[in-house]
Amino acid sequence: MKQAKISEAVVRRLPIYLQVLNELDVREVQTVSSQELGVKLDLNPAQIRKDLAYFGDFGRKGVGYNVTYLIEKIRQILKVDQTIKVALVGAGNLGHALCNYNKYSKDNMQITAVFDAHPDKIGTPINNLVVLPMHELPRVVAEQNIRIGIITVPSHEAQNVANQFVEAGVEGILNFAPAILRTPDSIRIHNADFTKELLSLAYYLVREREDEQDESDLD
Amino acid sequence: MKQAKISEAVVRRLPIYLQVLNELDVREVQTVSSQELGVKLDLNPAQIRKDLAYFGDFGRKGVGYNVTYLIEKIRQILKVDQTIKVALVGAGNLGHALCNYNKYSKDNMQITAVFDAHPDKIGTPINNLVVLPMHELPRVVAEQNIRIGIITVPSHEAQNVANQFVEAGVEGILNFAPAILRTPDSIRIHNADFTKELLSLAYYLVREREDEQDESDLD
DNA sequence: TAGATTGTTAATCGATTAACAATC
DNA sequence: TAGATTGTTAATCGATTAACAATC
Repeated sequence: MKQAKISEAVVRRLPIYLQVLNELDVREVQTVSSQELGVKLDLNPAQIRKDLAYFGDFGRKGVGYNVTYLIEKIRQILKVDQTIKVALVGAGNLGHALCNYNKYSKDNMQITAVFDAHPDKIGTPINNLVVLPMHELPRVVAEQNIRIGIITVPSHEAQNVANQFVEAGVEGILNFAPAILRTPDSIRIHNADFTKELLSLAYYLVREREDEQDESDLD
Repeated sequence: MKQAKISEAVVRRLPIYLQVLNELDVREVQTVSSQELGVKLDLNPAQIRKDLAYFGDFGRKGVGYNVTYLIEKIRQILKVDQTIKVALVGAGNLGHALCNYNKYSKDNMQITAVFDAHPDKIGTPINNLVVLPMHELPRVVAEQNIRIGIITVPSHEAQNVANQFVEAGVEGILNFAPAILRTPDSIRIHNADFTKELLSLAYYLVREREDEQDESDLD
């Protein structure tokens, strides 16, 4: 085990490893090699070994990795061996979708509070929660020890919500709004803006389309 | 303009540039420098200039970039200067959320058909669309010239839906299910799995937690 | 003109991959 | 033992950043 600084690329692969390992675990596979993982994930086996080796010696030479052990270790690394509480602001369709997703997830991340600014939303039920007004946010975050905030409000409200999350003391924010949030450096922000995902996907479209009229870029 | 191969990292930044440029455009800003964009996006100005230069000479030395012109150019690069039609499978909460989002978007990407496998969903309205049965998918994709498929079904159904999209002739898939999809290399897949986003976010949580049982209030 | 800023080449930095000794 | 596979170092590859001539 060494404690070099871990690059973001490495961290982003850990959940993918976890996903495949969980699938193997369901199928009661005991052991897996970096070779096999590489095939499944379309990654270089050396990269997988190196990624894991940043955090410890999890494998056995000549054998491979014990599936349940590696799951346990990666969960520890990602801190999801403990329960991590999450608050969500924005009780629209997307907010509902995430709460539902959460209900079925076996990860130890739980949305334990939902907020909305609009009076007609407040008090309505989402699963076993009730939508709370924004002014309750600081108290609930503190009392419940909530560490992550999810933003599912329209983009013009996103910065305001982010400010309130920061003020309330969350450590990380998952932002679904297509807005660039300004927060202190100590706050980790991950953007999950599907419109950007869709735009970059469009770049890779290849089939010729016949609805291009003007092809006049001569040089 | 050169035609080197463009790395994925570059393509992923283009939608971010577009977003900031759109904001500037709304505020009727005429011109912007790579320096200014860099500050807004927390990116190195040289990187921004280099990214844009892959596609053409869009700027003016000593002046900067014309905002509306650059928007136009990036939209061309991303192919969203034309309308790109999208089909969605999975009329749950998430599917609804995406359709709504779409309604307000000013990008030329339109969800023009929604499908679901479950009889009780079929025929229900989403905005100005009606949920169609899966067996209509090949016909509708062909007739409407649909190029992108969005998957918002539970993960155990995701591969099956992906197969049907591929069969129907879409060129790209945006997958929201936490599943690893196998498709021909010619099909571009982007994953928008927020559970992975949340897990990698958890890695960066830093504040010490006291949820080890016996933590008497020392110091 | 003087100041500003691009486009691009060269330098640096970091991430991926290959190779292999260690060892199960 | 022989075969397999890890953990890790060294080699390669690619992406980011610095620097600067061109020029508005």
